[in-house]
Amino acid sequence: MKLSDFEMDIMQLLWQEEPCTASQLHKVLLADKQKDKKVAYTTVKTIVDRLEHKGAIERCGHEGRAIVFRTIVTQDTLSGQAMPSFMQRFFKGNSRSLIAHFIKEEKLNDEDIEYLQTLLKNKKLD
Amino acid sequence: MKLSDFEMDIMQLLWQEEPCTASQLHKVLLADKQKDKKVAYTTVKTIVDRLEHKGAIERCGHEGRAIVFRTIVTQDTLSGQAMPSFMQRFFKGNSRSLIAHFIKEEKLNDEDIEYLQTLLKNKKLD
DNA sequence: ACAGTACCACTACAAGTGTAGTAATAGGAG
DNA sequence: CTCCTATTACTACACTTGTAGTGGTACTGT
Repeated sequence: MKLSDFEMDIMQLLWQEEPCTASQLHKVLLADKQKDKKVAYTTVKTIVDRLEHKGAIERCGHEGRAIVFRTIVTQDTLSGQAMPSFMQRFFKGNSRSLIAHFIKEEKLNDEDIEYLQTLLKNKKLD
Repeated sequence: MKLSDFEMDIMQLLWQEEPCTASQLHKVLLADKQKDKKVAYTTVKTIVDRLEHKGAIERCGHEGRAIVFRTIVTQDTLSGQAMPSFMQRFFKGNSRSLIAHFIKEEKLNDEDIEYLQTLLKNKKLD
């Protein structure tokens, strides 16, 4: 299943808020500062319709006249599909440089670092 | 600069093969097993044209009648731009779980692991 | 019971993308 | 010098995506 950027954003919200209606999603989107970009309700509804059509979400009830949706696919499923091609495109499948990139670029606190160090240590023992 | 999937694939090839012509890229694409998908030369040329138009690559000479291209933007630049939104979409900005995901899922040899451990250690000292 | 409103289904449309065909022609082979 | 072929520049077209308007109508408050 291939979802567009905006579709992924809506999925992201759904995973956090589900089950919920299109207008609830719309409100969350508007409330979400960080982005001044504001979209119309119908825009959100269109995306929701497309997600339903693609089989990523489904109706699971009503709330007044509004339709309540919930996700069908999991975040893991989708990221598991997206990851390999992303990797391939940006790092030629070179995991090391990908991970290195993140370690260098992303904010990590001491606890994060220790956690990751432990992971690496365990990996080495395999 | 926003590049499409296919455009990224071509960039990937260019980073490895540059400087080179459109038909060289086409040949590499065809030779590349793993994918039975085969595209016409003109398709590749179209993508190359678009990449030039977007300013991702430029002409740097001729080889007979063929135009030789080379990249302008670096892999780091592009991945640096693509990464944040990717992160956001798939890991809600949680760097730690993204890196953890890769450490767990990807193949890494001892040398890779040591390299990453060093990176983490340095990061901690900041 | 009636009016307002929130929501729905449907339609629209420009830009971007994957994919390729066509017409013209510069270079190389003989 | 002439002809063939590899390449080019340009055009095409259907599909996806972001974005939203319209017209109809099921609830809800009075």
